[in-house]
Amino acid sequence: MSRPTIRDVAALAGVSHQTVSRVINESEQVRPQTRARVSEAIAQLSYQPSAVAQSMAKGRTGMLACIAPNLLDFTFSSIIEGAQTAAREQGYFLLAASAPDEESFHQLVEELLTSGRTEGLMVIDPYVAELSRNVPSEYPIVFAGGGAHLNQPLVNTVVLDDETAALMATRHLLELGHTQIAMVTGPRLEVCTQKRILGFERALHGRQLPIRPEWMVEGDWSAEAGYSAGMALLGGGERPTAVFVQNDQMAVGLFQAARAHGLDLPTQLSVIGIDDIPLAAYFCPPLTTMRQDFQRIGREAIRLLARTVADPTTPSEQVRLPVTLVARGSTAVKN
Amino acid sequence: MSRPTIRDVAALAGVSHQTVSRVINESEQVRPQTRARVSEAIAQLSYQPSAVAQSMAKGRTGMLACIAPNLLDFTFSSIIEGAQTAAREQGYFLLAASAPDEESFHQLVEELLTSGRTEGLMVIDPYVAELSRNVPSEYPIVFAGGGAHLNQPLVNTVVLDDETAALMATRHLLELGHTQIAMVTGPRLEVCTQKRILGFERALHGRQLPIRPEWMVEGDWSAEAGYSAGMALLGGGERPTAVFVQNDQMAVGLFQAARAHGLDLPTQLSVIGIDDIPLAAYFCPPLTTMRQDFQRIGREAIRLLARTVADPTTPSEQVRLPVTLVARGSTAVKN
DNA sequence: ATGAAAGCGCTAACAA
DNA sequence: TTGTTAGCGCTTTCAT
Repeated sequence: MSRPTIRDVAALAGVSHQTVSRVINESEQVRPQTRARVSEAIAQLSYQPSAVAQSMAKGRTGMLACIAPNLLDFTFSSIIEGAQTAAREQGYFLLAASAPDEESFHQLVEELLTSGRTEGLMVIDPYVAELSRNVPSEYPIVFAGGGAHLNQPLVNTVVLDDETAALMATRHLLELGHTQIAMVTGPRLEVCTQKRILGFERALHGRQLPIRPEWMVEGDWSAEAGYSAGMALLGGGERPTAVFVQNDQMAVGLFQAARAHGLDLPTQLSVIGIDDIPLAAYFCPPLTTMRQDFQRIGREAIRLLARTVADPTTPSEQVRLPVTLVARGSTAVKN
Repeated sequence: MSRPTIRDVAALAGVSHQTVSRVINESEQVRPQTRARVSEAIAQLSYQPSAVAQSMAKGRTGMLACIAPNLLDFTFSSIIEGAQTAAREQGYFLLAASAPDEESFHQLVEELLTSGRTEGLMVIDPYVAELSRNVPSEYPIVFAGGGAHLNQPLVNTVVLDDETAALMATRHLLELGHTQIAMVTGPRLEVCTQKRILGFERALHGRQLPIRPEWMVEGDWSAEAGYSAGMALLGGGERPTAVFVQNDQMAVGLFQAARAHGLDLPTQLSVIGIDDIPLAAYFCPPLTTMRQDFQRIGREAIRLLARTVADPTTPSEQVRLPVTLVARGSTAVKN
């Protein structure tokens, strides 16, 4: 007693299976009366076409894949959520996979694209630049988020406008009267980090302020790293009055370090982050940050991808999305 | 110049396509010498079997699906991450979909299961009890997380041991000397909430303490709801000295409310949550909570699902996972 | 150990 | 407007 096939429906409706196919595919070429009979047969048998057989015959699977280092991190999962929504709107399903290391990444790409299981691939990876080299270029692909700043205009990318984000964040501190501004960066290897450093430096240069290397501490985006950075930054001799932290998690870690040093936030130290993670408003003090629309990154990425799948000759596009300042309680006028 | 097929390989290797198939499927019945020739032809053409054609012929797609209200929420995304990892280990791909409302949920179930696109379904949904009624029971399915407490032993479920978790959390407060304990619950409709209420009540009854209805406030798991609940709870006449909040997000919201009332945490108010969200240690004070292993929920769920897919006659199983107390700074001895 | 034939469930191209 | 004929690329069954 397995599933009914198109032929069962045809037999019941007294037509050829091809007519049933036409009804399924909403072809106009079917007489309403015939269509009705077929529809009824379909309903009666609760017939549902086999997606696999359709894929086989049409040469299209209706699936896109998404690879991220993990599905856990808020930045990744929100990009994926946006992507998933957009994919469904475009009639695609999204296969989500996590590949923590380069080996599993390549294995996945092989299994997904080469096997024809999915029609396109969205890659969320901070170290994308290296990885992308090895991805067969004939496959529809889009790089999104973090490190997707490829300089080659041959691939679809969707990224944050990191440089501007950092510029704006730093300017916010400058406008509050701060001149002694430190920075906690992400891993230097990531293009995203580099762009944010650039924006920071541009902002300082705009005011003829010096860049002090000892006030640039590298982190790995984690709250723990932010804490360590804070301990290093605030423990030394001269102390900055404000810190631009390249993401919210590290900013929160830095809060902890500031408290450990008995500093009052924001009166003795202003802190600004990037991301606007969900609970940013619930830290103490509430975190001032640059809001990033992660879901939109996912949506845009799928838009580019679907377009490329539909027509592989579509020229690739590089999207850069803006951020907005969300001023909360962790930044204040320098006193 | 499209992808090579099994016949191209066969032609190049000078064998029948069937022999190639045997090599692909690692059948023992191939002479090593022949196998070598075929393997070389495969490598030479960079041949990769079509997953769709394999699915068609084998009647198996090698895909599982996962539906959650969204992919964003940390509780969901971490379950999915665990599920994805387990799925890959078992040779499956995981299709992740979000269905915010019941309509899209059913549409998804139809499109995924009935179409034969996926072999099994994992549902993460707080309102699962109602939804499950409408899911055709002949499909391999597992309910995970939040509301998956079905009383019918006919389905696979993986849930937190909510009652014990609440019992332990409340006992922690009792052991600190608190007797005036309030609770902020999740939506009453969710079984998960109900179980946690049960555990709370059992703990109080164990000490002959009364349950005070005015000290039970309902929330929707969000930080905002926790804040509102806190305002209601702490603004009135008699004030509890401790609050058991049914999840961490609401607990953090309650922190905010306590601060608004000028209460010092934890000296004037102890707060305990459930979940141990990633930044729980970075709130002020660091949040005491019951840690839940979300990824394990996902892994267990996929284990059950894969088992049922492999043999649909496998009796279903109900897994309940334990929590552990993570004592941080938000709870203290009553003074 | 290998090959030939049939068919998985559907769609596309052609014929009527 | 409908039906017939071929596949899609692979596996399974049965011969050899």
